[in-house]
Amino acid sequence: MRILLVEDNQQLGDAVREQMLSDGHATDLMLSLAEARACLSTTDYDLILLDMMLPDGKGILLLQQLRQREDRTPVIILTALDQISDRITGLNAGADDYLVKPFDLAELSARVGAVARRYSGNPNPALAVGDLRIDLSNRQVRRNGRNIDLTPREWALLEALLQRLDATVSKSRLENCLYDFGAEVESNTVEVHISRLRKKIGREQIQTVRGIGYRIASGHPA
Amino acid sequence: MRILLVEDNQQLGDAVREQMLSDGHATDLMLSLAEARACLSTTDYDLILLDMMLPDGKGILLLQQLRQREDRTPVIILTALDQISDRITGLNAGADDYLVKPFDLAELSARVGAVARRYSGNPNPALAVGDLRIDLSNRQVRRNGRNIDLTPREWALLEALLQRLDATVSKSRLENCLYDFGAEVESNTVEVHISRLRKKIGREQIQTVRGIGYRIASGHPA
DNA sequence: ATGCAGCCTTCAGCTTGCTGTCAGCAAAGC
DNA sequence: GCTTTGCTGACAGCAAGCTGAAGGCTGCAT
Repeated sequence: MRILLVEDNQQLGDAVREQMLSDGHATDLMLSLAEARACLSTTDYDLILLDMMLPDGKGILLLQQLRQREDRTPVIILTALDQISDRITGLNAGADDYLVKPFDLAELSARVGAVARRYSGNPNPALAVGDLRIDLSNRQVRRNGRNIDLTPREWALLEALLQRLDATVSKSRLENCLYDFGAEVESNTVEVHISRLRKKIGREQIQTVRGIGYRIASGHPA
Repeated sequence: MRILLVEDNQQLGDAVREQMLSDGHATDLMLSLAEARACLSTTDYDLILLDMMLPDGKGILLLQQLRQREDRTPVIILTALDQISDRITGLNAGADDYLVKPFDLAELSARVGAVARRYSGNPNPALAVGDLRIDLSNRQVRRNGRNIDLTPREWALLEALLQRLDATVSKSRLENCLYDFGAEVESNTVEVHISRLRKKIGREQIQTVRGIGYRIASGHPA
């Protein structure tokens, strides 16, 4: 699991990060909302640990922004004992759980594990390719935290390419995949759709293998 | 199979390496994380045997880094009996199996064989020649962890040479292979393409047999 | 029915990059 | 040193691929 930890108390942050690492989770520690936003714009996380009191604003702002753009990444709120209202508004804003400082690291582990389990059993495991998160069952693609809408043809193409990750898929195969049987196409429809798909998900994601077809690379093939 | 063994206990390392070699696996023994990283950046392995306690850090760091960048190379963890938590975090971090020291070499062989078998079912067996990894079905060549893109002609040449590994393939044969039937060529196209291919995959890979043709040596002569 | 919106195909012009040719240089053999 | 053979950089022609625009189709709402 990849975790984003937003906490301005360096000491606490390090301790939590340590704990998460030893639980086997890759963890990025950020000290402010601004830094956190920067991370979120380039990386997708499986879980966010969010402190409420940060130097440049309340953590809940970040949470609200996430939910507003339909990013459902699980969030666990870290809050001080005397700020009970934060907990309520936090949960209302779409947090998955909260922890009251000071908390036991073991308890944190447990909560994180619980949230992770809640989501790992979910029926839509996100496939990570390049900087894309692809939810095959829900036909959703996310990139840099942003949802991308694909048309049926675009999705069909993407699926066909993903089915044979790291392999080069020939244009004719893609064509067959777009038009089940028969239904001749005489022009460069595949190219056109590839072009549009690229525009949406990022040019680099799909490589052209000249004379053969197209390929999506996982980045680290077997 | 090519195995990376990371183990700082020289004696144990040598013993394991010996065993692996006699099982027919090319095995590189590295004594530290730093060395191991260096190897991984230049070579692709089929399996990694990773000790947990190393002079420059915990082996699990390496494992996490691998998985983080979506490298799914199978990893078997070697850990001491008293470090049970290592085993758990190791498996959580994406290890494929673990062995508790001291272990029986026969058991190691068995585990290695099991992991290898689990992965051998994959549909694209990579052919290893020199320091190249060649995926015949996907038209992919990797070297030092880097993907190399070949044009159709270059691939045709490479394929023709691989088809008769360790044998010298005549220029006229290669020519026929580039231009199926007819299609006269009057210049030194084969030489030109060989030159270009060499530039991409490494000069040493293809040997010139003056007056006859070219050859690719397997590095493991019969 | 009519209008509208979204998706798809077609086409044409443009860009990219593969490939054959050749010329000049390097290496090997004598 | 001379000849033969192979190597490689440069270049131009061309095929493959890219993409914007236009028009058609379908489904939906009015």
